[in-house]
Amino acid sequence: MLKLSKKVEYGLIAVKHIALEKPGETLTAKEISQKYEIPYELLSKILQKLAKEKIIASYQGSRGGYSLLVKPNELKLSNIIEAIEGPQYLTECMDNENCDCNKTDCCTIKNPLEKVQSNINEILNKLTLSEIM
Amino acid sequence: MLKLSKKVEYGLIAVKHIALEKPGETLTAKEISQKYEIPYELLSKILQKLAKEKIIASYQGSRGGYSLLVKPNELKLSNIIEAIEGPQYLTECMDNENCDCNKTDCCTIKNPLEKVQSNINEILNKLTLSEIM
DNA sequence: ATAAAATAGGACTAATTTAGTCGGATATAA
DNA sequence: TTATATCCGACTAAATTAGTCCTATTTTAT
Repeated sequence: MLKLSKKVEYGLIAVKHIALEKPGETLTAKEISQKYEIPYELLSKILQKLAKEKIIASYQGSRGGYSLLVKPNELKLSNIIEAIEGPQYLTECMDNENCDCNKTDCCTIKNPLEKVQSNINEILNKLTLSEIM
Repeated sequence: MLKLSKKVEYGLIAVKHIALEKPGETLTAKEISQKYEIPYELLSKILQKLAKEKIIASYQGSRGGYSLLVKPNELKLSNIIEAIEGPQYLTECMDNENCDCNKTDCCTIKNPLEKVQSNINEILNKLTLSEIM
């Protein structure tokens, strides 16, 4: 329920690993997947998503790979999570424009839960990659 | 991923509703399930769990039902969540004594994530039922 | 040129978790 | 003794998450 997905776990491990590399060096999905025993195809897709969001740089072709694009102390946990899993909401309705929770009296908790939501967001926006290294 | 389960949503709605009742009065699972269109059997089990953890009082038999046992400003969100879903951990390993993440170098993120974990715990321990009413 | 090694990405399957249902036991008030 | 509750285990269905397969494209080195 309040658990990170494997994808996010793998993504964090990978980003952390990439961040420890010398500047200018790249790492391949294969290398990382072998070192941490992460399924190669799965890790590949995660890295592709991180690349799409410009968190890491990707270099195609032979001798290609990935390197970090954002400074560890500027890379928020929320950026990584959102790149991999999209925006996160505590309830369905918070993610849904045509939610009628507020019109009807069926859902009395949506609005109050926004407090919890914003607290969690704050944590994930405040903590950076530096803090988990 | 970081979403509340339906059970917890239903539980929060129900506890909030029960809390609004006059002291001494009880509400039945049936009444609550009808008002909020929550599946009756599902809600029943949720209320049973809350009763087991002494969050609400249960009265069996005809004219039975439930009433609140803990004052709203003393009832933490974490209590409700834990009663319904058990203890929550951001990763598998945090819930697991014989996790070897720390012995091997396979999981480099478990320890750092404890920070995130304790921040989330803090929120859920701090917020009470009063805050969502 | 061509082969090798890498990323890119869609479609699919398997596994796990979450949501919901069913059936029966027990308790209590009228 | 009947009606109306809670209690609770076992089961099924639905949804989400995890993992796999296959093919295309890009780039470097020979």
